[in-house]
Amino acid sequence: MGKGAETRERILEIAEASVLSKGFAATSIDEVIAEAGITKSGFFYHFRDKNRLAHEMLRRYVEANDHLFDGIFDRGRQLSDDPLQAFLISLKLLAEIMADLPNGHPGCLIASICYQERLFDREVRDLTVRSVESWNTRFRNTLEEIATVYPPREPVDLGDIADMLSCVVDGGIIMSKTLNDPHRLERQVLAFRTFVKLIFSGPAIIDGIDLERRPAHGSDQSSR
Amino acid sequence: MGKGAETRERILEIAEASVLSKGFAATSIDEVIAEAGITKSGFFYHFRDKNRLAHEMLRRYVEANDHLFDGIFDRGRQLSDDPLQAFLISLKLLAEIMADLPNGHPGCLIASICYQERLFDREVRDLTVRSVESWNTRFRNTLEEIATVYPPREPVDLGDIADMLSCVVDGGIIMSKTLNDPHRLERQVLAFRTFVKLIFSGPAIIDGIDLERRPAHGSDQSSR
DNA sequence: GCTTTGCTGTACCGCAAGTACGGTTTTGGG
DNA sequence: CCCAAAACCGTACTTGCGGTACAGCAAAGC
Repeated sequence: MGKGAETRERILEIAEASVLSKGFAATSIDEVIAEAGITKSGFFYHFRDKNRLAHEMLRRYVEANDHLFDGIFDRGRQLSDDPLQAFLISLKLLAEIMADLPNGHPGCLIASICYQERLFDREVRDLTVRSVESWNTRFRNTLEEIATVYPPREPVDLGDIADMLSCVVDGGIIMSKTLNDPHRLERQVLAFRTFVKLIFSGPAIIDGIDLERRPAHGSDQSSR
Repeated sequence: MGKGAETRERILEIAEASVLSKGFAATSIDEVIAEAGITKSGFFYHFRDKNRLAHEMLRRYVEANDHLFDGIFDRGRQLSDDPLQAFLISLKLLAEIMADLPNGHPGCLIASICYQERLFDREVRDLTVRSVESWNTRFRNTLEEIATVYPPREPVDLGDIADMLSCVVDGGIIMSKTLNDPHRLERQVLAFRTFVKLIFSGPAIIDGIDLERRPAHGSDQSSR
């Protein structure tokens, strides 16, 4: 990483922390450059305006989040061949990560931007839309894979359940931040996990048999 | 309502719409007073600064929301004596109201403030905390009443489930706004409703009897 | 050795929040 | 009807921030 890229990265890091704690509008450039140890000219050399800063910040944030999710869900697949078990494990890992963040979750940039959308241009908004949609389809695919093995107990739209994870996380972050209680977010992820468990692994009521539910085409721990 | 109070109300209404669509910081006083047809002096006669405006806006918002919830949950109790059925009915009503909002939900002031908290003083933040907590305990009480009649299928913390409603609504609003799809919010509320149904009204597995779950101390539609 | 990259420094513009304060109209009670 | 609040209007000014313009300078790399 060259010297320029290093400075850029430092600016982005400082700006992100500031935006998540006080919002985009309240994040002054003067403040950021003071912390970064550069001048205003230096800032505008890297970002042509504040909107461009937002764009780069968002790109960075989405990328980091994608990485995080990749890691969590890969780990889940590693620990169990069963898609439902894998997903439940991943959700637990996600909850743990959320709980481990020292002073509560820093917040969701998407949500932050959502409530100040008019401040941003088309490009930034398009990026938020794309990333949210990619997370939704990711979760949806996982749920559909589960559903082929464990038919849902209740007629549910898997797309809605997939959306729900993002919603619960976003809402959980807001509640955690508002009430200043970092555990709220963790517990919300775990509550969603209970929901998934109830949908897919509740005892079958059909014909009154199969009380302890098992996969349709029996793979338990070994085969694939 | 005197003339002064009328003007105040008009200012608050205009400001709220603006804040929810572009955020608090991007809402300029000049803009608000132009739309309200008053001058700057007039504005500062009613609100000593922007923070005071936020405070009054929030008070208004919380009050309106409390009224809304009162209406919805009272109606649920009117339509069924059974606490679970009443809650499920109320959730459906809530979903319908969310869907009926013309151009998508205007947004949640609490969430909007959450992501710009440093802009506000202690008083404003305390008000957000109090209102969120009051909604949580309200839902929690309802759920606990249900649980005395329908013991939950899975060991769940009712406080977490109560929190979840607010989380799902907040998250749903964000997703609806981001993706510009008003139906997302409605479907999230209905998904939460499915969760509640699964927790409390799944078939009893104890002893393999009582497949179609019924209240513990049989009140169905009549007595109270 | 010369260009490109990565900045610094200074000076300036425009907009919005907020202050100050004097003047004016409107309104309701005695 | 009068008079004192209440509910504004008008003007002028200060401060802070986003953003522009432009000149210069030091180090890195070919």
